[in-house]
Amino acid sequence: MSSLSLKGGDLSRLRQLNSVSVIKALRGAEPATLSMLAERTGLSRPSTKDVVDELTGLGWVEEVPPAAGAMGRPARRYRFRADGGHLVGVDIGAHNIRAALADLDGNVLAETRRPARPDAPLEERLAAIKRAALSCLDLGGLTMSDLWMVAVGTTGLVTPEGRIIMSASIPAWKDLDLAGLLGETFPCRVLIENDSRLAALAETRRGVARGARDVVFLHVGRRMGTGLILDGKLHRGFGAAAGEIVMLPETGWVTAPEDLNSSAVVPEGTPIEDAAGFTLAAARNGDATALDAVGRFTKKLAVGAAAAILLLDPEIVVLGGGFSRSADVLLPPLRHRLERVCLRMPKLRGSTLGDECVVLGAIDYAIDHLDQFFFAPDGPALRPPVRPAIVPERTV
Amino acid sequence: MSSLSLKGGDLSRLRQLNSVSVIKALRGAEPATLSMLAERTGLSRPSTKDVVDELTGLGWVEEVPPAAGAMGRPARRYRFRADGGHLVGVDIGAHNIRAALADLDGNVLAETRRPARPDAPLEERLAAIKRAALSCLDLGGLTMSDLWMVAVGTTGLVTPEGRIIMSASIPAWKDLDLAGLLGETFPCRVLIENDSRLAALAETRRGVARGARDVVFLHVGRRMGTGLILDGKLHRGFGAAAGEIVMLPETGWVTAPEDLNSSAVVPEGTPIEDAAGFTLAAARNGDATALDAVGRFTKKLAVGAAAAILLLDPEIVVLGGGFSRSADVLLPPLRHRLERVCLRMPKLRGSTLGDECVVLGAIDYAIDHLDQFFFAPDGPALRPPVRPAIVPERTV
DNA sequence: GGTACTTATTAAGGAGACCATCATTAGTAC
DNA sequence: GTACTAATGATGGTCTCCTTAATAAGTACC
Repeated sequence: MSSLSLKGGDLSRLRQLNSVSVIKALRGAEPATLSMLAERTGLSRPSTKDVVDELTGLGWVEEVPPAAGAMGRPARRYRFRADGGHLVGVDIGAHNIRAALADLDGNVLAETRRPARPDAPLEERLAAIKRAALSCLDLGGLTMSDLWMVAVGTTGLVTPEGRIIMSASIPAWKDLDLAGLLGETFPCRVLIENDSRLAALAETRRGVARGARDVVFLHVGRRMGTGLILDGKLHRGFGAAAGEIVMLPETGWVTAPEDLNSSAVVPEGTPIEDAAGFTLAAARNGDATALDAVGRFTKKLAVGAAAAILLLDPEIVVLGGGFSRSADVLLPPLRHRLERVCLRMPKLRGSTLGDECVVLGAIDYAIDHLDQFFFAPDGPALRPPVRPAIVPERTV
Repeated sequence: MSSLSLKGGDLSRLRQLNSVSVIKALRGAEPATLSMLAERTGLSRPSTKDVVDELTGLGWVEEVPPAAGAMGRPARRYRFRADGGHLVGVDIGAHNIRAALADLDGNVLAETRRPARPDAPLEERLAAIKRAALSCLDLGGLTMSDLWMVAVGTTGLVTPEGRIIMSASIPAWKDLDLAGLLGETFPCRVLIENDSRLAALAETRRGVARGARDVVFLHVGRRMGTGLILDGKLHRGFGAAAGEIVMLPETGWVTAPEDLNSSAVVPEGTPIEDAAGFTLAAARNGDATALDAVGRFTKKLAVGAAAAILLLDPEIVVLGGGFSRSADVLLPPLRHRLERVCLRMPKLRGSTLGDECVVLGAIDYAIDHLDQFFFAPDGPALRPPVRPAIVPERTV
């Protein structure tokens, strides 16, 4: 009951409720007729028409040509104007900067990826972020001023206000007001979140964990991490430090990637980013040394995973991150270990979104915030679709 | 956005919304005047009057004599009729059965406690539960038919439907439809929940963690367990198996109580239930052997606690259970260990509700369910206050 | 004891949002 | 060209809320 508003309301509140209801019935679906909307929302046809007309006037909804070939008088059809606003999701990794442009339904319109040097100075990295976003906008035929929101996923500890405390893999990320700095670059709200959490969100909204209420996302790669979705929402924790089970010495997660990166099957001189691939490939082919390395790795992985599963009893655990390209190699031994410990074994799956996970999660995160701003049923009256002003963050 | 209803509504929905708003403004507070209610709910005075009159007619609200001594015409005052319904919370432990009678605001009206034998046969235990509830009702001058709901907290794994899979400390608790069996005893809905989770709820609603959104409750006693409150709600997990970090071998929680129960300072022949008390008391006085035992115990405790804190980043961690009577002894070494591992140290407190924790949590849990039934803003129309029929559980 | 002041109550008028109903319209089927 | 189908558009009614103004019931003070 805690999140329910205490305030009552008048007729306009009811209209707002019904407007939101109509928008929800339209979003991410085929164009709908008034009869369909009336049925979905539970409103009468005349009222539905009223609401749709108002939303059309505001610019949220648009009429499309009627569908032909049916009996009776052709029904007018309406759709949500997902192209009414645009947002950019950014994944700032140590070695890559990815960005994607999306509409209000989260459809990706353009995408870019450019390499980065982990030890690049701050200015260079910030400039690269800006370039990545700009080239996305360019590909989509848009400009900065069309942007409604930018969401950034990056490694490290991020405060609720968008400050970065520190990051293990990006030296320049250290006690940094990233939201503030990017706020000078972009003429809109900038959100910062931990990348593993965003990946978890993407898998829950559009990946292998779609529809699940409680999800544990395990990031396995050159660094380890977790992201939690609890009750369908991204869980940040009181100080936005949730998911850092990697710091628990008993898991051995800090050094776990070494098991795969420096096994005997990795050829001398292999760059670190390709090392684990050799081990995993060899293990897939039955190489004993590689299988041993995989065994040691999954043993450690299982400790942290079991801690999360036993504590939270999620519906599904998703394996993501760089190593998850070899989920077929990692999942069986991991499952085997978990089954010995877990009271109730959750579903266990490899990520289906792969490298784009964080960017997609950033987009989904931004959309959640926009929805909060525009469509929260207990929020202010429904606004016309104009770029939200840069206002203090609402408590989510 | 997942829990928001898609359905729109008509005028009656608005009235329902405002009725709920008024009830929330009245509950658990001093009697209020119309002007106060109007301000709290944001409604106009005439509308507030309308709503209050309707609620009075339904029986949810009652007028009380006006307060004297103020300027101007005395205002009529109204209060929520918390005594309109009653519920019972039960704590079924291995050695004790506690029960408490409460009104709809959660005020405890009567309380009983009677010993039980851990190995008592099922029939005997069920009869003891019934007797406990009956004597509570008797003390409050009520009968079974006044009961609206019974909530039971007990050890072990409880399914969402109220089946008990198994319990380590009560042999008779094994693959048992406890909700069904008690449903034959009580003429109302019976809820079953894990006791650690209910204790966590009580601490969050009325204990040391009041108002916190994310809470980790550590049950330390002859058995170990945890209860989680996430986003203000009791977290059960997909299969209601959340909080079972005790099963993680790396924590050593299964045998941890032994450290305190069988230290050298415990006199020969001490009954097991008193053993740890000797160790803790000796440690408080500086005894080296006892301090060593406490050190070993808190080392294990810290592993599971750190796992929960690192994963969830709670606002506060509450130490409860039998051993928490000596929280002053346990907290300093626990804090010391946690500070070395945790990225952000949460508040760390001993339980303030003590032995009544589970019973109070059961009451709070029952009230949550009743609120869901009567006052959910997206639920059915506001009903008059009559004992809820026994219906299939609504998804929470 | 009477008057001024303060605060609540009650009543009346008006606006907004919903619903049900029915005549009308624009297609397809034959 | 006629029958059928299904959506549209218009009308009137009800409900809930709001604003405003007149009335009522106390306290404070002379």
